[in-house]
Amino acid sequence: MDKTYQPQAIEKSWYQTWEKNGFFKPSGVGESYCIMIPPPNVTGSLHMGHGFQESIMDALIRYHRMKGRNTLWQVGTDHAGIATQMVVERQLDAQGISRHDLGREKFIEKVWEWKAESGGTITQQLRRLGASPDWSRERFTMDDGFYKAVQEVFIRLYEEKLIYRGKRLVNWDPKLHTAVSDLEVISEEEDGHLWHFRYPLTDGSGHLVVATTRPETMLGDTAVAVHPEDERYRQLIGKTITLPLVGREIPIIADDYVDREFGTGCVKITPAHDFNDYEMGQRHSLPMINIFDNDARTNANVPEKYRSMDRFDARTLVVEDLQALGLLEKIDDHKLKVPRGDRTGVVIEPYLTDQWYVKTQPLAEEAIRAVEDGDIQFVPKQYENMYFSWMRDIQDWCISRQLWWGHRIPAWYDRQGNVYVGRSEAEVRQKHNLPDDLSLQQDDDVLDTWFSSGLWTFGTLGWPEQTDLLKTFHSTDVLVTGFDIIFFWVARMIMLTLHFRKEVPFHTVYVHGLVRDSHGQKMSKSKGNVIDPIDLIDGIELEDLVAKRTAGMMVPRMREKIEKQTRKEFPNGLAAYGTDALRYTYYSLASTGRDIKFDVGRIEGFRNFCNKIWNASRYVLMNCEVQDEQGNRLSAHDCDQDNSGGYELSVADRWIISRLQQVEKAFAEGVESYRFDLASQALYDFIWNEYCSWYLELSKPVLTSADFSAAQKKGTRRTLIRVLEATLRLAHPLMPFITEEIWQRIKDLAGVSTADGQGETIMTARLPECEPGKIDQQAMADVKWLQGVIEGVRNIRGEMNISPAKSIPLFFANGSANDRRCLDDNRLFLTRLASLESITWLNPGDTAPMSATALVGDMEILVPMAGLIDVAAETARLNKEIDKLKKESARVQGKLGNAKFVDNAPAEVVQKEKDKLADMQAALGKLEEQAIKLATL
RNA sequence: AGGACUAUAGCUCAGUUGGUUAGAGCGCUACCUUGACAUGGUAGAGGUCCCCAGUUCGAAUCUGGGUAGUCCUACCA
Repeated sequence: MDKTYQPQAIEKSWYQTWEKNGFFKPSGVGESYCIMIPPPNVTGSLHMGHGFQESIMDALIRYHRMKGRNTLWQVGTDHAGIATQMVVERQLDAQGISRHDLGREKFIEKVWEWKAESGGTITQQLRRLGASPDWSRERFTMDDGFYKAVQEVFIRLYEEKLIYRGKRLVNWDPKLHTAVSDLEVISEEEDGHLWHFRYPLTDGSGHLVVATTRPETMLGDTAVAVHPEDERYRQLIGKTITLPLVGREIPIIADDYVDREFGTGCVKITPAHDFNDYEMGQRHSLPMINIFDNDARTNANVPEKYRSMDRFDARTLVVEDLQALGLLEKIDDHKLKVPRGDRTGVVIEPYLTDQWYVKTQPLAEEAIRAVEDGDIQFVPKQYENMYFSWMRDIQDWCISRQLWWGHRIPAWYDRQGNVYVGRSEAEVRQKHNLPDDLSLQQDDDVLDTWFSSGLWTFGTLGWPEQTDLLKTFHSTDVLVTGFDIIFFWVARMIMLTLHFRKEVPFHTVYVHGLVRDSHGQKMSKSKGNVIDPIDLIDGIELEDLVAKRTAGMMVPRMREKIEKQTRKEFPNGLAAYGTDALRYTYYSLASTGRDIKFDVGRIEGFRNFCNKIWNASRYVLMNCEVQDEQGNRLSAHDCDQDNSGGYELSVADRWIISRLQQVEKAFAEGVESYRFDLASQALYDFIWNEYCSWYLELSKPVLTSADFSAAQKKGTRRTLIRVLEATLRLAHPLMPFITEEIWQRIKDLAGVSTADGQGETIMTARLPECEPGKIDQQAMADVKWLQGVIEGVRNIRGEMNISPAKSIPLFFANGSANDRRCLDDNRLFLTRLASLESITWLNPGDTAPMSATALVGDMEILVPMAGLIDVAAETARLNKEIDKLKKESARVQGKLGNAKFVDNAPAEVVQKEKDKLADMQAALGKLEEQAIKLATL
């Protein structure tokens, strides 16, 4: 084995081996376990959020696979209507072609071409993470099979009157020329103005002042509203205004929606271009005058002078003209929320169009109940509130999009505008007895991408066919997702699946946090703080990283800022940490919080952890094999690989086996409660601070000393290799590559059976589980004693600056029979680990040399000072210890002196405090006595 | 405006049903190339558990009220 861990040397080849051998497929035996991947956008590439999410899913999948479950991780990508269409349009744009030049069919061909060439980026990157989904079942939401499911759902919902078509105000993206859902609109506060206009009364008796943030919409005003009880305007209700610039006579109406306090208390009403005005328009049967076209340019419904203008140019002109007429009262600065499309960034226009809707109310009721009844559980639980609050106030869902790329709506129209819904034109004709010469035209629109991804859990398994897969794996076990798409996706999946399958899509929704940079900032291209997970795996030079982060940055000032910040934060670029280290970092951060700050400092620690495992394994192999100088195996020592027995286990062996059982339990608890931070922490502690720091050191005396028998050596070799082997299996779900690599090298020595294809890969080996019978309390107590003595000696050494190379004599005083037994049992371990020159047991009455002292329970351990220790230094060390004990014992004494505590607290708590005090006072006495002795020197 | 979440060591975070001498990793200090590992070892320093009040014998933990931050939902033209 190499002296250091080299991830790049092992990762790719193991992955290929696993995939080639079909290890990712369901085994076909055992209880099913299934996770559906949230299908990543086909245009996407892997970011830190994906990395985190996929790592968690893979850990769950590998864990349950190793527990013997029939495990399916369903993988696939989403066709992402808007995003994909934009990518391909941009490419065409570069050649000076628009999609309209090509026409719909040719354009869709181009999209498929693009998908074939570039659509696999993210799935290749997923492989680099070590993800183990069943690639043979990979699906795409635009597959024919999936389309069948989408069509079926649309038709059935239509027939059940849960889908309808209507003319409504929608969020219109004038750049994309499509409706978008509320969720795709981001409203953020921006600086704007509040314009105050005078609207003259038709009867010439004066004017009203209205305030608006969007002056251009006045061209579509059909009323002015005031509050019914507003004394200032009461007498005007029912009168009319002559709309300036337009000349239209519009009524002054009363509606208690109007806030008397805001602005002037008069509101201009534009029902066709504002959601609130729309509702008011309906209440008062106002005309709706649409003043824009699809580009949000003014149309023929406005006076000649203002036609065919961009909405913002129209705004300027309207304001100018009103001012010229003396109707502009004032302009105030005003902060307002501006709705922008999350893809395009352009201002979204409320716009009247014909769209298809899903009536969500009835679906939502079922979906709420499923969570209320606990059929679906959110982890952490508080996300259920978020889910309920949205569900209980749900709006009908606009599912049509004016795009070309997507599932085309299965509806046909005749010349009269009658609608026929069906699987095909032929089916529609047959069903409705339509004559052949009646011309029919299919709806041009496609469905919202989330409509199809809402069917993901059952659509991928073959529905509407009743497949075996569906029977076996649906409902799935857990959905792993970010809280940002609970509404977009999770809620819709629950609604649609309950309706069509009469069962939940998944039993648990594990909601994880969102990955941010080390300062808690969202990672985004525009901020230039993105870290590519692949760069953490492979490493990247500083110059390449800078180039990558500033690519496409148009504003030079931003470019400079990002470059500077990148050079400062990563002066040496990023090292190649490897997949396992990256994954472990993710797990360690996966607690219940909502934000996950990713600090590159942490991944380095886990790379070191991998190296630790690597080198511990190297040590184990060196001791279980006879090796040549290159470390190749010449022959094997007897490690009981043939299960012949005849070995003896030391205290250390029994201790590490006990601790292994306990960590297996802690790990399982962590994983099963989705606390990967706790699971990974337990494993890390065990491997580094127990197996490596103590057990390997304790094995050295046994293996290198002639004082131990062959049976004892065999016992220790057996334990070394078998505990390592079990630990690798335990760690495999978190760090798949390094565990497989090492496991393959040690499995035969650990006696892993190779019968029945077992032992082919660690992936399908059994996860080790806690066997309480193997926990040996005596061994645990004895090792604790041993550690106490060794740490006492090391403390003296460390603080007294005694070279570790120097062997020192050690005396034991005031020891009990148990101390004596422990010493006798562990003399060799002690001598070696504390590098002792001699050990002397003092009986009562024996005189001890002048020494530095440490306490292990009631027993004192003494390191003679002669020639080693400075009196002043030892006095200082003792005093520090004495101070600490004094403070603490005073505190406990106070507590015990409090009658209320003694009377009210449970007896065992009081007793515990009493014992604590007694121990501390005994220790204090000894240390003080020692201090006095030193002082008299 | 309503709601949620967060606040613990210089930094990133754990802390289970109230009883711990409040922990880990990174960073820091000193010493150490000892035979698995310097991507290492040993020892050490470092905390008013955001603030105030309350419940309790006892609060990092429970309750109320603040403060700060993050986010969601709904918004006033």
